[in-house]
Amino acid sequence: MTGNGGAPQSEGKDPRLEACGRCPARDLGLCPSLQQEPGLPLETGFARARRKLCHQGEAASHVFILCDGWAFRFVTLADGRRQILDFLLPGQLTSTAAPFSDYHEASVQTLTPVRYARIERQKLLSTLRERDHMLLRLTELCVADIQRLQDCIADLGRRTAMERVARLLLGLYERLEMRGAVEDHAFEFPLRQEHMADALGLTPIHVGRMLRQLRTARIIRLQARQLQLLDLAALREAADGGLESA
Amino acid sequence: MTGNGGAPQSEGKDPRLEACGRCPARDLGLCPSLQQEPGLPLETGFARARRKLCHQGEAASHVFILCDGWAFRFVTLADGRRQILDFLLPGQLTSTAAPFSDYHEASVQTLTPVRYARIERQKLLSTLRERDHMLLRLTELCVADIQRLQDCIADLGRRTAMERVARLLLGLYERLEMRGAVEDHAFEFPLRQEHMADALGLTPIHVGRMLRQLRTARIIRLQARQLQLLDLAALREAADGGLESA
DNA sequence: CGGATAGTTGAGTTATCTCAAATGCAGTGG
DNA sequence: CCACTGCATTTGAGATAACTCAACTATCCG
Repeated sequence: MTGNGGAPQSEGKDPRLEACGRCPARDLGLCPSLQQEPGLPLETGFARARRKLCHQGEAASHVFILCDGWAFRFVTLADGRRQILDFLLPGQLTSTAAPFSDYHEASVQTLTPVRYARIERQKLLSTLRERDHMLLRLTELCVADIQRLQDCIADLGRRTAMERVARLLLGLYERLEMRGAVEDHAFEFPLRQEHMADALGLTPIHVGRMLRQLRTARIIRLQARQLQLLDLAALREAADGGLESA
Repeated sequence: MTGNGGAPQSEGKDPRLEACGRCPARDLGLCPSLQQEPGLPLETGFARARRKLCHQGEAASHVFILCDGWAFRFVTLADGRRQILDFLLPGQLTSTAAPFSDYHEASVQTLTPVRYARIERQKLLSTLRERDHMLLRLTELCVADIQRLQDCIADLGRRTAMERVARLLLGLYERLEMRGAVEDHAFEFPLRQEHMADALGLTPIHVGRMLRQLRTARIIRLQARQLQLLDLAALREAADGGLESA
């Protein structure tokens, strides 16, 4: 099952992941097709936290789907500056555009222990050419991706640090709620300030200041890798410029 | 030919555009298919400079293709802050994701007089469902779009003002060169500092300072809406952090 | 010529960064 | 149970890139 060669090393079993039997490609809607498709074998594997699944610039022989755990996709500039492009939640393709790129345009790194599935890219492509409903679905995912990236550009270009932080938290909250991973407005939150900083174009220190502001205003509670949104309305307010320089 | 109802008003004829007989969808590769496709009528129209072709939030009944002239796609935040997402050159779809969105996710405004074509979105969609090679091509365009947007995010998140300006100029140069619109490293350049600022997440004044630096360093020449790249190597250098605080 | 638009320049302000030290917290091993 | 180590976070004090505002100049276009 994990005896794959060349690709990211599988890291043995993790009890937190072992039990999971959920659909590996929930977001795709490809899920049933993939599993029925005879020429499309799914290999599964595990990786521990802080491991790289894909390396920017390398040839991309496989496409990865996250089954369990969090990861993020990012690029690094020549001098080491890092920009996180997206946080990846269970059920997501590692990159929507990946099936069509011969090389990894970005790197992917795990935040938590992760169970993943991978598919040979060429086989996926030929299947896509035959099965137009699958292609259409994938295209729709690309469109959603474009939409999200554009929002992100507006955030980075024109929003303040506080707005960016608030919007990041809200965005993750909404995505996790759709997956049923939220209870009492609280959820697992494996991000470090460093990750938020690299996603938001800020410094970890400044992210920390914004978080403290939100915490002392009783808008969020963040401890022990758990985030709780205490005052959703106020957070939405902050996300739209309502909490500047206070 | 221009008697369309409801959509952006056609603005009469402009001699600069009248003569153009180039393919309206060059970038798409859809071009031959579109024109052959019986159920896919192309209407063409004209718009003057500074006119809006699409309005963020409105229902999208048609998909637009730019035939001649420049435009840009942008979003505005509640308080009026503006972020430009892309500059649109002849041959481009107004937005790659547009065929799949019921509403305009962004606005489009012309920079120069423009000739455009438009297609009824529903008809395009049903054609896409029948013609998988067209869908595949469109998907590939989406993938390219994602790639560009991600680069843009890295720019906004982690690059300095000088790097951003240099990269914008280089990017436009390369895109225009592919279209044969560059001569002696010089090309038409209808952008105001205001537009560059809104694309780069900066202030027009600060963009002006960066341009002046490039100009006094004899790296670019910019006058009379013409941009010439005098020292391409130095500009590439500047685009990667080689000209800070000088 | 005049009026609108775009660009320049300079001075003062601010958001965010950098650097460095202090604090807290979690896991490890004795 | 307690020190020890390695991270992550907090706090503070400058430094700086980029912003704001306002006045001035240049350019375009009728």
